Amino acid sequence: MNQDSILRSLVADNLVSDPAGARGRLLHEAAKLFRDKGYERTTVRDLAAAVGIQSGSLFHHFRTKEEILKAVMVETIRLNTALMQAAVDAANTHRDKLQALIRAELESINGQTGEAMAVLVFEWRSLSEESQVHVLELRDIYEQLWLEVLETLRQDGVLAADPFVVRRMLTGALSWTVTWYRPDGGLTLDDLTAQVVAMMGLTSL
Amino acid sequence: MNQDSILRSLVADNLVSDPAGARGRLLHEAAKLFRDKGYERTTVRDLAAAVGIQSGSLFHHFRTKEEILKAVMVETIRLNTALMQAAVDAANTHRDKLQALIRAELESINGQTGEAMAVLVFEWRSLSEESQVHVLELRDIYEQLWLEVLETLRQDGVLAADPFVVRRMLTGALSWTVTWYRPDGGLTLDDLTAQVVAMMGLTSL
DNA sequence: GACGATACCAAGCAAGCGCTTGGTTTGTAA
DNA sequence: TTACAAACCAAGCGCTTGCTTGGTATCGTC
Repeated sequence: MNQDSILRSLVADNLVSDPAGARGRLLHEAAKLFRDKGYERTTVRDLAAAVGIQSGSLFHHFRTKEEILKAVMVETIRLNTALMQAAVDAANTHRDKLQALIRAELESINGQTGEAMAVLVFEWRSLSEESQVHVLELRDIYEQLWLEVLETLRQDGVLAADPFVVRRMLTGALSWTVTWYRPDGGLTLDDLTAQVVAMMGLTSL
Repeated sequence: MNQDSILRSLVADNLVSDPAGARGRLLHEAAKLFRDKGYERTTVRDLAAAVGIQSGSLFHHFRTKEEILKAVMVETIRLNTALMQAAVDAANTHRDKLQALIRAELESINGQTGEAMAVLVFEWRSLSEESQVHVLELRDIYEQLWLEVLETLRQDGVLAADPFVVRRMLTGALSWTVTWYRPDGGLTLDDLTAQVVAMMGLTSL
């Protein structure tokens, strides 16, 4: 399963909007605007203009502005959970599984879904509490993937720290790359992955 | 120099507002509101109500709402730079200096200045570009402290990764603790510091 | 080629926003 | 006591916001 086929399968199951369709294009533009200007500073007029319609027409597709934010987050988590799962399955050793997870998360943050991932991190508070609960349930599945791999490394005696703490630290560290990492800066995502592994003292395994 | 005397010295030099004064109290309440609701969702009426005055009276102390956000950020950086400097100076070995920095940053994020630090991380985009430039200059001083210590560890052969990358990863990891760490959760800041050091494979030194 | 759903437009409403204004109270010092 | 500035209030202006409304294209289907 490569990335494209994973995406197509999710689209087929109606779990993620077709990026080529009207809804998918809007969500993509919304993610960009939300990341660049923030959710609150982005007006429905901005969103409408980005896809070339009138602001009122947005409400034919979404009932509220917040529903757009939620859709961006939900679809992003669904896609990335599937990508992570595939990355873990494809790796063999425990250490390689962790490296695959790190690499996959760096890619989701700094690649195609980067805008949406940034929104997930920085616009969290703009979601209503009810929506937060719903999105959190999805995120738990995602987190479980990480914890299982980290736990095995802990049992192998390779990881000295608590898996829960490590996962949260890695969440922060990897998310934060969105604020400084630029692919054209002479550092590839593979380099970056290697740096993280090195930082954790796992290079010589 | 303990924390209190550092604060007092900055207040005396007019670099930080007296927390007991009108301006200092407003900035503290503003930081809380900005963290809890976000800058955009916080109205000048909210800010005024938090200190018990009318919304229009705010503009006797600050020319614009953004000036309040900037003041929160500037004063927080000034205070924390001084605290970090003191923490580094007080430690002896290179490894202890790093541990002192980690501990100090965790404290600034999860202690007294926590609200303001969260604002610095999550409300950055709400600052005008001109203000961002000004605040960035202050932050560079702060960052230099870290880089010097990390560089020494690198030269000692203790740190395998690039100091610049490590600092940025640590920025993210430590900042992110504000979203999940709770002092009453059975994990002290000392524990947390130890976990970070362990995660970096620096325990046995 | 009539029909119904889907997608959209043009216009604007009600509410909330940052900020201004003109005037009053409070604190300080001669 | 007087004088003056700093601190604050009460009211509201002008603008932007999310969203609604009533109507018009567009398109697949029988």
